[in-house]
Amino acid sequence: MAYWLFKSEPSTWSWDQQVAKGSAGEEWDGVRNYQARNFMRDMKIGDLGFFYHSQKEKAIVGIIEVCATAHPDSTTDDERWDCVDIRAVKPVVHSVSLDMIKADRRLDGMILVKNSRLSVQPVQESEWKIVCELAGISP
DNA sequence: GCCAACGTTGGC
DNA sequence: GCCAACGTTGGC
Repeated sequence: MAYWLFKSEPSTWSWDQQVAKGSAGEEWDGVRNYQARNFMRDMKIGDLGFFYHSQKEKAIVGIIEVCATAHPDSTTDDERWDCVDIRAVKPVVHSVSLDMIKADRRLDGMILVKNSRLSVQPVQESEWKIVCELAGISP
């Protein structure tokens, strides 16, 4: 079991839209970055992830689960780009803002802090637990 | 709205 | 294979 973080501009694809897709989930398409793609290729069914709203909100707002492993991205014919499908598991009780993450010394190593531009990124198990604690949910 | 950081592209 | 130019992302 691995943990991940998926970042999206809410104006493009929001948590509410993700929830509306229900248990069938939706493909996480549109990624055109090799690092992010490679992480998606590493994902397995049942892996969990944080759903992060970038831009104005800058906060983790929900938990998602990988429900299909990497397959070709349907939004392009370019065969370089793969993506996984994810489905909403549950919302957080308290959203965890970027400020909160930055303020917590234990989370200094998070990629979200160190490389803000990477849209799909791995999360350490220790980081997962701490963020869940801040979010008011059980890991 | 600006700009820094980063990734990609293409000419050499 | 290097590197300058360019485009995109996302925090501020």
